[in-house]
Amino acid sequence: MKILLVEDNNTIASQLISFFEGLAWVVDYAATGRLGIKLASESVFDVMILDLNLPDLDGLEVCRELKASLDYNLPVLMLTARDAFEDKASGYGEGADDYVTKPFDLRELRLRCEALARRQHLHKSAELTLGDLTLSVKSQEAKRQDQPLKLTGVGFRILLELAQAYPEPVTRSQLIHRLWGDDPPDSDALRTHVYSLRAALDKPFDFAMLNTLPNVGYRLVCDET
Amino acid sequence: MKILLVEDNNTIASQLISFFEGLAWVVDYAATGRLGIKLASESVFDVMILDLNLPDLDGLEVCRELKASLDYNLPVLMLTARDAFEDKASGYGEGADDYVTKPFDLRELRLRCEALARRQHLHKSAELTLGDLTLSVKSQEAKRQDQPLKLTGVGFRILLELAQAYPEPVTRSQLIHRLWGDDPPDSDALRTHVYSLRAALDKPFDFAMLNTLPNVGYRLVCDET
DNA sequence: CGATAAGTTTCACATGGATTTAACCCGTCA
DNA sequence: TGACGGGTTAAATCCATGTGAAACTTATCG
Repeated sequence: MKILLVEDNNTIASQLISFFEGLAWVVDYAATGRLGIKLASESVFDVMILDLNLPDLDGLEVCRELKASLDYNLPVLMLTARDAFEDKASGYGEGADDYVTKPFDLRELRLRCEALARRQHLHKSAELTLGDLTLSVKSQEAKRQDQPLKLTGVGFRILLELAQAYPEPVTRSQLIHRLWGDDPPDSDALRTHVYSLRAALDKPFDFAMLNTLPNVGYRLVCDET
Repeated sequence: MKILLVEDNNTIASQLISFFEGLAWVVDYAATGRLGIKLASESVFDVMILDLNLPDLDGLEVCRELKASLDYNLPVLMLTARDAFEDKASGYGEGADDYVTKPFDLRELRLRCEALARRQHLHKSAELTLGDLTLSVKSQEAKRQDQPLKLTGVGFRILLELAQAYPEPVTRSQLIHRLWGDDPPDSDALRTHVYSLRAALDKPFDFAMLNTLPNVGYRLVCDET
């Protein structure tokens, strides 16, 4: 994961940098908007974290400029101390892809970055990989250890949701909402679907990727630990 | 896939070369325009990746020269650091087939190369081949294992769409849209057409090229696996 | 023109797998 | 002990897709 951080406040910046480096992410850092733009156009990042208040250029201007000049799509996560709603609105208007207000939770920031990067990757390759599992969104096919998994439509979608959320868990209710929208089945069909998903995904292999978090939901894991 | 890379910046060149070789593509490399022209006329490439800024000849000149002298059509993907729009325009004017500005995303570059190569194959011969299947766009004829297939108009067009998308699947709705535009038949005529296409394409042979992807659409496959 | 044939669309039906329902089970925890 | 969460299983239902025939349209030709 490669991040471009544009933030003038030194305290916040170093806090973020050490956090991300703890995750083994690569961080490039700019204290001004101009430098941020320069760095962004010199190399390819997964996500840019952009402070709204910068000494030289406004975050929105940076955003606008990049969306116009960059040839690839760089997801922008806007950071702001102001919490006025109009800021949020205008941020989205200029092409920020997500939004976090200070003070923020580092774990949340991480999740949002991962979500942005993942969405980006999806868009590009329509394929995602977790350990020995590969999902092809286009063809709705899944393989584990190069063996095709025989999944049903719902089974595939559950797996996809979990994979997109990885490594975070997904609650049952989230899952149900993503799968069926506003009118889910009367019975608890999810349980049955998870059961048969497991039969296809985990039964034939020596370690189970699909974990249950009691009272929460489900989670995918890659490695045995 | 065989690529001709013409790029004077050594860092970028080696980065590209190792990326392409990772894809098992064959890459020939020239650091100057003259050498590029020489290599291009000595062998047949699927795509040329051409830097706009070169020490001796301008990328545009290389492009012009090749389009004039080469006896086959070599798709050119122009690479440039400048992002002025007029450059883009003149690049197209001189016969660049696609355009990418630095910094670029390697995955995107790959996709564009593949798109160019595929289009090329189609265009060049007005004929395309997948395994033992041959489609002649001009005459609307298809052969498999050298035996002419007796296809109807719609049947041929379905097959063509699938062949052009190969190896990606095509969704039902895409297919319907490509075949009938905005006013498709009321009934699900596609099903019937696919059925009779199969009768002609797969019934007489020992393996089925036309696959159904449940909940998605159809896909052509070449090899039995 | 009318007749024939070929291509296209519509419809009705078959079928196998996907989805949902419901019932039962076993732990855990209060 | 009884409620709850969640795995397991079978049965009932639904739906996507395949199949084939019949109706309709369009082109061709004497």
